[in-house]
Amino acid sequence: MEENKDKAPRAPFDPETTAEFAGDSSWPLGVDDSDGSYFYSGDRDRSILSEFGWNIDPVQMNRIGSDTDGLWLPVHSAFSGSVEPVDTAAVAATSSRSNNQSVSTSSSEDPPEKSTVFDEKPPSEIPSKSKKKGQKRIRQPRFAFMTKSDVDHLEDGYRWRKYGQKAVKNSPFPRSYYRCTNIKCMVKKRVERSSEDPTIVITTYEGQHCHHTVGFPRGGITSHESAFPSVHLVPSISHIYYPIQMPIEYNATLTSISQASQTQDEEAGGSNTGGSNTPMDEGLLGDIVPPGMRNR
DNA sequence: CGGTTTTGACCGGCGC
DNA sequence: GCGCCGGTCAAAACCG
Repeated sequence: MEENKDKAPRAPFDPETTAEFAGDSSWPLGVDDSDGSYFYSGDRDRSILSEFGWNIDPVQMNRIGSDTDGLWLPVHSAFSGSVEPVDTAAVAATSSRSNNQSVSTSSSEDPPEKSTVFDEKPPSEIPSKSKKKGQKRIRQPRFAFMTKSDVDHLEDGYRWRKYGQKAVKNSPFPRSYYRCTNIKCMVKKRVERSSEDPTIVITTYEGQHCHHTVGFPRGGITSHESAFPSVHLVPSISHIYYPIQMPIEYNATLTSISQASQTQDEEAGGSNTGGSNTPMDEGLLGDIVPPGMRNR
């Protein structure tokens, strides 16, 4: 059960939570466009983010970690806790997917290298499974980040409905699947805890919201342009990036994400995902991120 | 009563 | 071709 997440008086997260990742982050910050996944790091990040439509000032971003490649931490007021953006692709690239999809934060078995491997399958075509036969779903870009929090489900201003939960291979913690309750919104969210560090929650968003946030029901933030960026609605994201210089613990609130980028053309057509709606023209969020940061 | 959560089954991709 | 595993569906159970 970790599902209680929602039930508990979920406060918007305590800013007290800190993430330690940053310090160790040894992510491979490489960016692989191959799959369209993006990883935050250095200037490249900015470019990438720009492509996604995020207008972020470098100054505002937080650079975490090390010197060389810092990680940018998007912070949104909605969340609290620390977050770390992770990119799947990067990870994938770096890590070998030997394990298959282990998305997970794998833990135990992670390749000794690093981290993590968090990959979610390579997007080569990503056919994820489709719901119906014949219909292939195009996987939208995803954006993932890690948050140190006791609560699994972070409040981000949108309403989510859980539609599944699965045990993750190599991880004692189950992965929960959420879908935006807005009928027209096809955004999905995946939440799981790092097996390496149970205090870390890895949240992966897929798709982009086509509506405004509903506000924080339980007292949180409300306004913000969007807790999550609805790209269409809000071209510029309002993420707040706290300038963190410490390589380590930072408390932040998290963030947001969104964006869009389309993956190019994958096939855009069919999709299902959007089928409905979402103008996927723009793409959605980014990709995932590997938590592995802490390798070791 | 309506909406959400839970949970097992099913589907489909990928690696071996 | 087979097995493994991630992701999704859908019915039943819950909850406010």
